[in-house]
Amino acid sequence: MTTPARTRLEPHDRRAQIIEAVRPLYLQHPYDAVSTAELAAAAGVTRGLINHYFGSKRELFVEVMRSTIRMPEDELPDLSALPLEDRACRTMDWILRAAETYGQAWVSVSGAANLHGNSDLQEVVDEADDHAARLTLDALCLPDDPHRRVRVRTLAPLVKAVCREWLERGTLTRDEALDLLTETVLLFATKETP
Amino acid sequence: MTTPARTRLEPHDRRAQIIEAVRPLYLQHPYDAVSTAELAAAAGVTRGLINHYFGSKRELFVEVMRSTIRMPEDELPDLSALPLEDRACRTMDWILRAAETYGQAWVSVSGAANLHGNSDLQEVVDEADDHAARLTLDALCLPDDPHRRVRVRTLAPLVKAVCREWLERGTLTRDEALDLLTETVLLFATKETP
DNA sequence: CCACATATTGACACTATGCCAATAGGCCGG
DNA sequence: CCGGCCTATTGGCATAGTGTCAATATGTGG
Repeated sequence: MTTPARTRLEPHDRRAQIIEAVRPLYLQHPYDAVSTAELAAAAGVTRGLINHYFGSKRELFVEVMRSTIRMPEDELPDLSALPLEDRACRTMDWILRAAETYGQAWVSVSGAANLHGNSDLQEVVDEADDHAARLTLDALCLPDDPHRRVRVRTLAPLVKAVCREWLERGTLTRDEALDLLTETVLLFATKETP
Repeated sequence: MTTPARTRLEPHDRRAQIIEAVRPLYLQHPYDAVSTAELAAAAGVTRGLINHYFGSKRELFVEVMRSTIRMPEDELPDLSALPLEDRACRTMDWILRAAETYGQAWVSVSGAANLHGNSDLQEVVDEADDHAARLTLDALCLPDDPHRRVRVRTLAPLVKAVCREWLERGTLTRDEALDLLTETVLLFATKETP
């Protein structure tokens, strides 16, 4: 193991290293169950440095989330040769596979649970959902005009809820989940836009 | 104004009074932006009492949420005479009206934003969503077997997302929102259950 | 090889939370 | 109507956690 002789890193590298070192902690424990002391220890630095680079513990958390809940774009198959119904089914299958194989974090993080509308996390989750909507439209080979994007974007929380019923509660089979999502995405993505 | 001569209340009444007194604070500020000192001040009691009745600040918060995000069941119209399509449309209209008129809290609170699945808030939100699903099936005059309930329950986050696009972002008109939700609830509620 | 720029540290101050023994409110029996 | 008891309520204490800042040390460039 590397002797923790304190080394000096480029700011950019240090930021990245801290984020990576801290990620597993936030994968297992909720935000306020982990202290800055533990975060710093995991990163092999001092508490002060965390505040120096991220301002506050909260901002570090948000930064970790931002890079964790982004739906990965690779392995997205080329479906351009298939009819629309099949493209929809295969696209949803792609999402479900990501959820079950990698336990993709995107499906496990819904919006922030605060009453007052504006949460720092909300905007991060929103961005991730919007990103997922772009990927979906791309896989469906449908043009991505603003109206369509909005509709598909609203499906993100539905996808997460369905995955939760399927994976965590076992109240839906994979086929049922796939079927529901396929029909819904078809409905939402093909409405004519005014 | 009532002189704050400290009065002695029945435990049950005191609990209720604190919850009511504290609610507006959590409607405007996120959880960790309000201290127990402020909570206690708003309720006209001491910090110690809050811990005495609720154990921790967090548990008080959860309790406030539980009673805040429950969809009210009154004003739910009797639709039994109408055809199913109309019942669906009217039911969704009932939800949208609740959202716009009372700014019903249910639509503004999604699941907890933690990666690790289990949040204390998650279960409260889940219960509220399940309750909303029961109300919906009731209004639709459809039997409420487990499979159907699960499917309708997954719609809760979708409803919230659509309302957010409509009310907060203005990216959907009320009619578009109503249309999307009506078609989807029909799709989800009428699938034959195996 | 030295000196400078700056990444990193360690200690300090402050806030907030939870706990517990001490206090006082108000009902009840005499 | 009064004194005593039960317990709701308080106030202070102990602790943990966060953010700030001057001081320190690293390693690079002249």
